[in-house]
Amino acid sequence: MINISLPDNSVKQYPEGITSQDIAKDISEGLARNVLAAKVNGEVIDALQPIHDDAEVKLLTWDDPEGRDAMWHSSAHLMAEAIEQLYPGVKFGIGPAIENGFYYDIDPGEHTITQEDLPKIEKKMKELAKQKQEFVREEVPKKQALDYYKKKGDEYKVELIDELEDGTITFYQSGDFTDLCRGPHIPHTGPIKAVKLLSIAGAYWRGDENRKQLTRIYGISFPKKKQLDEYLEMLEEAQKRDHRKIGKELEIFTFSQNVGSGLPLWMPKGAELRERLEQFLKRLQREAGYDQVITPHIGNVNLYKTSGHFQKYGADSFQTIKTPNEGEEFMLKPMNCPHHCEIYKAKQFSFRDLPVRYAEFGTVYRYEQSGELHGLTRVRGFTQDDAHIFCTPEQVKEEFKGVMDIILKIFKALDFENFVAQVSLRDPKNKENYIGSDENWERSEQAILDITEESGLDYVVEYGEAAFYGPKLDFMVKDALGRSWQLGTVQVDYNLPERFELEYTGSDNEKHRPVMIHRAPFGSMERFVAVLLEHTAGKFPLWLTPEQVRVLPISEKYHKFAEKVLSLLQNYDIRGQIDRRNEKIGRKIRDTELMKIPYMLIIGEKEEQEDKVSVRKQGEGDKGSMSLDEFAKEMKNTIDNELNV
RNA sequence: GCCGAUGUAGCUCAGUUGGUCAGAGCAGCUGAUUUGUAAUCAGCCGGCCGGCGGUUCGAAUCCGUCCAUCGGCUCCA
Repeated sequence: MINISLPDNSVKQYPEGITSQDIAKDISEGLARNVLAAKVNGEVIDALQPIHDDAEVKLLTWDDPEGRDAMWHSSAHLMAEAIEQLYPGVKFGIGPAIENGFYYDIDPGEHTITQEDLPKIEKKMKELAKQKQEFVREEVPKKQALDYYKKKGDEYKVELIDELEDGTITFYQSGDFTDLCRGPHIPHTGPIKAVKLLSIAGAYWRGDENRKQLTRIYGISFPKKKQLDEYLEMLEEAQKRDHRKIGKELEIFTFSQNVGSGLPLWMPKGAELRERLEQFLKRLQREAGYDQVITPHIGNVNLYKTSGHFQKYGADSFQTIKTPNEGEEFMLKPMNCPHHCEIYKAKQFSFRDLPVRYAEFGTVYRYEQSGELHGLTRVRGFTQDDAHIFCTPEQVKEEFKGVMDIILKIFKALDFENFVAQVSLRDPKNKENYIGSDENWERSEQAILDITEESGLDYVVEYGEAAFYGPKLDFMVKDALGRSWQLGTVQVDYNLPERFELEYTGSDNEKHRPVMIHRAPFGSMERFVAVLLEHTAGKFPLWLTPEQVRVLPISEKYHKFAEKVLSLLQNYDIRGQIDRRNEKIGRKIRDTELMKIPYMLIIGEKEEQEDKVSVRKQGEGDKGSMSLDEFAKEMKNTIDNELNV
C-alpha cells in the first residue's frame, strides 16, 4: 500500500500502482468522469499512469490550466489522427497546446489543405472522439522510435527524436494514430465533445525562416458544446472591438497607401484623444519632477553607432539619408535615448543635481517587416511617451519606484484593473547578443528583480526578452476580454552611460557614471490607443473622450436654446457639439449612440420653457430632465474623480 | 521578408461557367417634412472593378507581376 495525500490535506491508502483515475473514482464517479490528468509530486502525468510510491496527488480537471493543456494537447493528436485518415502520407511536425487551444504543424506533401478542408477534418475528429479512444502511453528505446519514423518517412519526427536522450522517449497511441509525445494526455478522446478548427497558416519548421514552411492548423476544444459557443461568441465580440474597425468608425485614425503602410494618420478626434492622454501624463510627470525636452526626427548615423543601435539594427532599418553637399549620413530616429544622452552631456552635473529626468513624446521610425504591420499596434512611425532618468546608483531603486507609481496611476485612470509585471532578462545562453559587461548586466538584472520583488506586484521572469542594452520590466495588462497586451516598460541601463561617457561629480569630487532608466508608461501612443479602443470598445472614460456631450434639438426652432446650452457647458470646460441636422430626434439619438458619445442633451419646447435639459446616457437611455447647472456640475464631478489618481 | 487568402463607389457588400454586369444598402448632395428618446420620404451625384502587362473578337471575371490589406510564421531598440 502507498500513501496518497490530496490537496485537502487528507491522506488515503491505496494499492501500489493505482492510477489517478482510480483515485478519482474512489472519491466520486462524477470526478472520475471529469478528471483529465493528474499532478503527482508537482509533475503532470496521465490519469492512467500508475503511481508506485507515496505521493501528493492533485486531480486535474477542466478547471485547472494543466487539465486544459492536457485536453488541448490530446485534441491536437486527435486532429492529427483525423488528418492522417483523410490525407494519407502527410508528415507531422509538432502539435502542442497553446494559451487558447492547440495547433499542429503538418507537411501536407502532395495534398493541399485549405480553409475549406477544416470542416471536413472537424467532422472526422468528432467521429473519432465519440469512439472514446484511449491514449495509450508507451516507453520505447530511441532506436525503435527512430526506426518507426524512418519507416514512415517522417523526417521531422526523426529530427526531434535525434535530439532526445535514449530512455526518455515515449509514444502515445490513440486509435490508429501513434505519435512521439512527452504527454500528458487525457484518458480517452471522450471529453473532447466540442471542437472547432479556427484557422490555417504557414509556420516555419522549428521557427526558422531558413527551413521549410509547414501548414499550421489552429483549433480549440471544450468538454461542453456550450463552452465552445461562448468562446466563439467571445471571439466575435473581440472582432467587433477590433481597434482597426472601431478606430475607423469613431474617426480616430486612418491609413493611406499614398502616405505609406504602417504610417498612421491621426484624425481630429484621435488627435484630441491623444492630446488628452499626453496632457494627463505630462501632469503626472511634472508632479514627479520631470523636465520636458524636444529633439529632432533625424540624427547623425554616428550617434547611433555610439549607442550601438546602428550595429544592432542598422541593416534592417530604414536606409540612411544623406546631405547633398557634404554627404553626411542621417538616420530616421529609431530611439530617443541617444538624443537625451547628448542633452545630458551639454551640461555639467553634480551629485546634487541628480536625478535628472528628461521626458519627450518622441516620434521614432523603425522599419518593420511588411508582413508584421498591424493596425496601430505595429507601425513604422510611432510616438513613445519616452523619458530617461539619469541618477546615481544609490537612487535607482527610488527612481524605479517613482516610475512604477506613474504607471499604476495611468492604469487606474484608464480602468486597466488586471495586469502582471514581466521581468525580461537576457538569454544566458546568448550573451553575445547584448552590449555591455557581465558585471553591468548582473547589476541591473539584480536591481530589477529586487525592486519588483519589493513592490509586491505579481510578476513573471522571462529570459531572452531583454533589450540589447539592458533588462526590462514590462507591464502586461489584460483587457475587458481577458487578452494580454504589453504596454508600459521600464529599463535599467548601465551601458549607454558608458558608451556616451556620461558623468557627474560625486561628493568625493571625483567623476562618476550615472545610471540610466528608460521608461515609457504608455509604451507608444499608437499602441496604447489601440489597446484602449479594444478594452473600452470605444466607450472611453469621460475625462478622455473627444466629445463628451452632444446637444440634440428636437427641431430647428430650438437651435438658439441649444447654443445657449452648449456655451454654458463650455464654461465648465465640457466638450460638445450641437446636432443641427434636419433629422428626427430618433435619428439623432441613434447616430450619437453609435458614436459612443457619453451624454445626449435633448431639448425641445418643454426644456426651453422650464430652462432644463433632458439627459440621455449612452447605452443606458433616458435619465429624465434636470437643470443644466446640475448636469454640468455632476459631469465635472465625475471627471474630477476619474482624474484623481 | 516567408506561406496562404483577399482587393468592386467614402463605408459594408452582390456580381453564376469571360459576352447590356458595372449593381444594392448606408454615407454625401438637393428638395419636401419641423419632427419627443436607436434609421422620415423622394430625386440626384458617385467606380479605369488595387496598379501594370498578357491571353481573347471580347476581361471585374482567365494568366503573370507588383502594391496593399487580412490570418499566421520570423522579427520587434
